[in-house]
Amino acid sequence: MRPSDLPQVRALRLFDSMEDESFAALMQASYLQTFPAQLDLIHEGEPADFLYVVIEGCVELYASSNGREATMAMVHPVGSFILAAVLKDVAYLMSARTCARSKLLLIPAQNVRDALGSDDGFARAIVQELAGCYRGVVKEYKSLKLRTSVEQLANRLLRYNKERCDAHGAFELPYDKKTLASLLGMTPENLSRSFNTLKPYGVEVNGAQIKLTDVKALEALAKPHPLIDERGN
Amino acid sequence: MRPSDLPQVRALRLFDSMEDESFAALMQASYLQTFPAQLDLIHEGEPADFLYVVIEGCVELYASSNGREATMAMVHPVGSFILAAVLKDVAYLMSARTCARSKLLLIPAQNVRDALGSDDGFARAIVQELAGCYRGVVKEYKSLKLRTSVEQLANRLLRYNKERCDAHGAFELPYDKKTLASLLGMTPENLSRSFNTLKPYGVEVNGAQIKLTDVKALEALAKPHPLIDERGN
DNA sequence: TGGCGCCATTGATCTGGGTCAAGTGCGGTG
DNA sequence: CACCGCACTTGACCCAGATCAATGGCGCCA
Repeated sequence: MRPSDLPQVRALRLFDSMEDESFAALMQASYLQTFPAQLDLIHEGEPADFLYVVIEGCVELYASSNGREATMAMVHPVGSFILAAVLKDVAYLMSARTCARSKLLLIPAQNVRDALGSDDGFARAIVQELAGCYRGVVKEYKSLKLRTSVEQLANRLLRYNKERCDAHGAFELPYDKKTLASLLGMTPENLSRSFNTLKPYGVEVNGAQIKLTDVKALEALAKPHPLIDERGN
Repeated sequence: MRPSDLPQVRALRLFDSMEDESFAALMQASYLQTFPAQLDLIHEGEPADFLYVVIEGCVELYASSNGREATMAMVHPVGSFILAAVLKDVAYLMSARTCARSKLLLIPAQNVRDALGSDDGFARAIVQELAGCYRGVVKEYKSLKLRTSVEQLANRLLRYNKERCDAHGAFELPYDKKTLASLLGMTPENLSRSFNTLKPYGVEVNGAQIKLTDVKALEALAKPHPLIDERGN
């Protein structure tokens, strides 16, 4: 574990109120590994051996059933994934693969559970993290149930615009369109069409580069709502 | 609070490892209320003032956006709802209404948070409960993303059959078909049609009474999978 | 008992999105 | 540079499910 990565991990809400000794012990037991792109890290149904933290790169969580596959979430630095399975010591519900060359911290599940039992600050942070994860997936579930594909895309673009807009008023899509389509629960063909549908609402597309030239019109179509679109609470 | 309801509540995994004094204090601060059917208990967006426990009856959690509404979950005795919002002291993401005359225990949110901070057994139980809630909604999200409406209904019927099958090999739907349709993310018309689609697979429908006469054939269509269909872990 | 409201079913029609296929562009490799 | 593979776009066609409308059944109420 490179010492320069430690502050980044320590600053995660999950770990920031942990006792120094607990945190040091947990990091001592952990592994920092670099993985190439398109590598399967875990498979749904397997027992949860590690809690994963993305230090660099990007990880796709996906699910498969009956010959079908869907992207469930994307994890960026310095996010963690698969916490619930680790805490309950049960099987993963989703598989994970890197979508770029990635550096990941692997924390043995048993050590996480031990620390939960011995460090109150950690336990409280875990409660807040789990509650946040729960609310995050409820929001995604709401979006899928209550919105059309075009509406979902419009809201996603508004969020990216808010988070990533550069000096030219444009932003770059955080991952390829095929993955974005799967994340939104549609086919790549339909994503392409949805972008075209949004053209009259000021959405200019140049590959992965997007520029929103009429945010007001797009918002009128998208109808963003904090109870679905806000992240982090 | 009627003393006869206490053991039921105490036996909930959320409370069963709580210190006696903590539990008594929490119950002392709580209210037991009876509500008629079709009564709105909370509205999404409101601050979380209480943790709710269903003692008798049934509660529907639903979400609204942009003129659309969808059932998100149904809560039976002795289940709780809205735990994450209580713990994070943030707004509810879903509204709730009774779908039958219901007796509910209302536990003030601040008291729950206080108990979380002072009772380790409770904190640990909350972690397990939240992790379970998270995994439950991930499974619902997976089902919606990966299955057709007919497949969802087939799996739902198989689950009810397993849970509720009586001596005649039949079971009663746990709520009206309109609600079931909304829970499965379809219209009542389409639910009706889906039942007809399942007829050749041995699904006999008489109002709310259902009989599965060829479970094997239905399973071949439904393709149940524990990572989506199992509840409780 | 009659009237009303609501749920559920059924039919006709529509539509958002999927499937299939072909074409284009781009990056990587030898 | 040529070739290949893959992502993405576009068009044609299909279809699962929604919408709209009508009907029947049931429970409730005066």
